[in-house]
Amino acid sequence: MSTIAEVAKRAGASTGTVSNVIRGTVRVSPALRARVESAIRDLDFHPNEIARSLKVNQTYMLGMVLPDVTNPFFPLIMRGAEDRALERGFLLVTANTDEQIERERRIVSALRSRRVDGILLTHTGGKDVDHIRRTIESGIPIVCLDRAPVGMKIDAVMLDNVRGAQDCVRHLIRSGYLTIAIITGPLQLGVARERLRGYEEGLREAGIEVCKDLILEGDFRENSGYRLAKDLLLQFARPSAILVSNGVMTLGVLQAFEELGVRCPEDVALATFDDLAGDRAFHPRLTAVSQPGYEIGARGATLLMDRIEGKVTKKPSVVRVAPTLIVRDSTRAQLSPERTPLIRNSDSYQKKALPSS
Amino acid sequence: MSTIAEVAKRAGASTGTVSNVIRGTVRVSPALRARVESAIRDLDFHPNEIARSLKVNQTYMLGMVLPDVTNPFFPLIMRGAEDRALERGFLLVTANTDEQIERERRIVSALRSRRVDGILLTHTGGKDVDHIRRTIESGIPIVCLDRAPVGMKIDAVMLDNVRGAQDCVRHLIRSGYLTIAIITGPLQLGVARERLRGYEEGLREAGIEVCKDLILEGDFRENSGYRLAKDLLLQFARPSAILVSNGVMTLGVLQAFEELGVRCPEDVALATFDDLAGDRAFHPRLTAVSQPGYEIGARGATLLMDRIEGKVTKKPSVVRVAPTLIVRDSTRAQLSPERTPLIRNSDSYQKKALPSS
DNA sequence: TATTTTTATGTCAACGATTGCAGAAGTAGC
DNA sequence: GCTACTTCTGCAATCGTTGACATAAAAATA
Repeated sequence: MSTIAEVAKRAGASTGTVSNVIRGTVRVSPALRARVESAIRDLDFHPNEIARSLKVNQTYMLGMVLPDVTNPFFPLIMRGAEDRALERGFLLVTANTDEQIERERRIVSALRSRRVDGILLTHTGGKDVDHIRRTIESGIPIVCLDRAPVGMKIDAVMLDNVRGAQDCVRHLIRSGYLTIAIITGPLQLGVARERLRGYEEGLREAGIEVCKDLILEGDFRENSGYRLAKDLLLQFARPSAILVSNGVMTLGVLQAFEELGVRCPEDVALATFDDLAGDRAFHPRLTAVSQPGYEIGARGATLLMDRIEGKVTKKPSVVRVAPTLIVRDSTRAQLSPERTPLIRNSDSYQKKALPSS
Repeated sequence: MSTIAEVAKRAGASTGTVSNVIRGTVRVSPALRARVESAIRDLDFHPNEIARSLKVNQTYMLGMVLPDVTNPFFPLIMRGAEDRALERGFLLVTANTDEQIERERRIVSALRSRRVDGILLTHTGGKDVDHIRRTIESGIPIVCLDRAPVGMKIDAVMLDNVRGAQDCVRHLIRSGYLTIAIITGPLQLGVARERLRGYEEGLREAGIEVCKDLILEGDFRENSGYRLAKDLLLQFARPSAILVSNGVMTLGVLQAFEELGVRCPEDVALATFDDLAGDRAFHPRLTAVSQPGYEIGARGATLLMDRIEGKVTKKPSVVRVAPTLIVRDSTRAQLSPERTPLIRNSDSYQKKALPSS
């Protein structure tokens, strides 16, 4: 691996001049510049960014900390962030936390040691945010994506979750579904609470009482969707529609539908956050609150780099991006409101009947 | 951001001793070690890996170059690689090429400048592999994943594509499907050619002639699946089964089925490489040649780090991992071999009839 | 032509860690 | 008291760049 000194020797110039040619900051005569450039090509010289980083105290690397890239929502965020980053000469160092706060802490610490210029973080819940605070204090800005730690002034780009859930509930009600259940995410997560709030407000504004038997707390993982959907569908009184708080849980819910022979939307309608499969492949096609993942990543990265470069100096703020409700077959049973089955299919089974709503 | 010198001062020790405590290479008396450790905690000191990298000429970073994380096959590879990397103290720098060789070249160059210790590369086709050769010559090992550049001695971890396609074709034939079409990937890619070869060998060993009208070259993208499936289904003579060379194209194929009202597997059976959705959600459930993405990533990373640490010094070699054929509903029409419709549904339309096979 | 101004290039001390070495200080054995 | 260890300090050199400053050469001005 050649160095600037070797290039300088071969071009008959000084190291300073070579540096000037590379950086393009100081003008160099065309003749010398040409000699230097050809020496660079001949030697296949790649300037050592490590040395440069040490000197100028900037690495042009961004940390990207996600729960799990295997969840199809996150690759979108990654791409959005990466595209913006590459445009501005930054590279992404990525790592997955698997929703474990301890792993998150270790990763953030490793990124600090590597002196990344900033971190895009999808925080794993919990009130343990000391590592975040300290990282920011140490001079490494953090922008949270999709989720933000509660009770902390920090930059974040998030979905307008309340609105997403509320829009969806409105749509369900307008379509004649009045007994609507929700499978939430883990309620220590802000996102999960916001979606629940949107659901509640959607019901309230229609004058429907919120019934806590219809609120089931999941953990955003497939298995909890499966389990809770089974619980729900085996109840004496089935809801007429279910809103699921993320796409991965919905996969579990569909599995439960299948196993119990529940038809969707004829028996129970289904709406979900996240538009995993888009317009295809799922059967039935799912009504979804679509999150603009790419945009979240892109805006987060832009904000972060603007902070790094001092282009943004205002106080931390939360940017909300708008969800899109995509109505598809899973909420399109041909029901007139009158026929809406409040209590249908009294299959025997556990649990008490619902209070009429 | 504090330095080793500040820690030393606060602990009443020398910088060398602090370094020894951090590295753990030289023994330090318990009392001093404790003082140093508490100084580190007090100052929230994170040793500057950049400076260390410069000195020891190793960064503990691995480049991970993929076509597109948004294709659900790649996150699995990423996770496999990352899990192994983190265990051994390496971090991943990831970037997407979007299948553009120029972008791949720029990214590899940026990674070289950053002095990553090695690169995991899913190469975008084309014979332009000079950047790869030169990077390896410069001392940065590369392990190719899933695809390898043709005609080059290089480490690679890949699926046994021939076998995957062949197994699948065998299964189709045994199930009574004798007119089998294939939608291939771009044939300048080795993977695509291998899958095609497996298909051909599967037919040949059953004594079925390979018919080139049944071989359609796609580009591994959704749209080409859609387009080619439409072509195929509008032919005078439909095949009884289609083998699709990757999962993303299959999404397009399903779309085409839907639009044309073609039932699967009753009208045409479908088998695909990649098991995107697993056992759920798709309708019908798809017979798939499943690639162990996680394992490919994990083994690639292990091999790469072994090279970096000099634990492996043998000549470059290609590791083949075994595919798994998962048989599901999309190839389970209740056909007896006799009834197998070779030419069915003579819908008028373009193209000439197939030679009987 | 002499002098000033402008421009192009060379020189060298940092950046923060590692590593090796010379030597100081303390402990232990004889 | 002498020798042999052990543990630590202090110092210097090093990794490859950068960028302020010095200097030389060229151009402009008097």
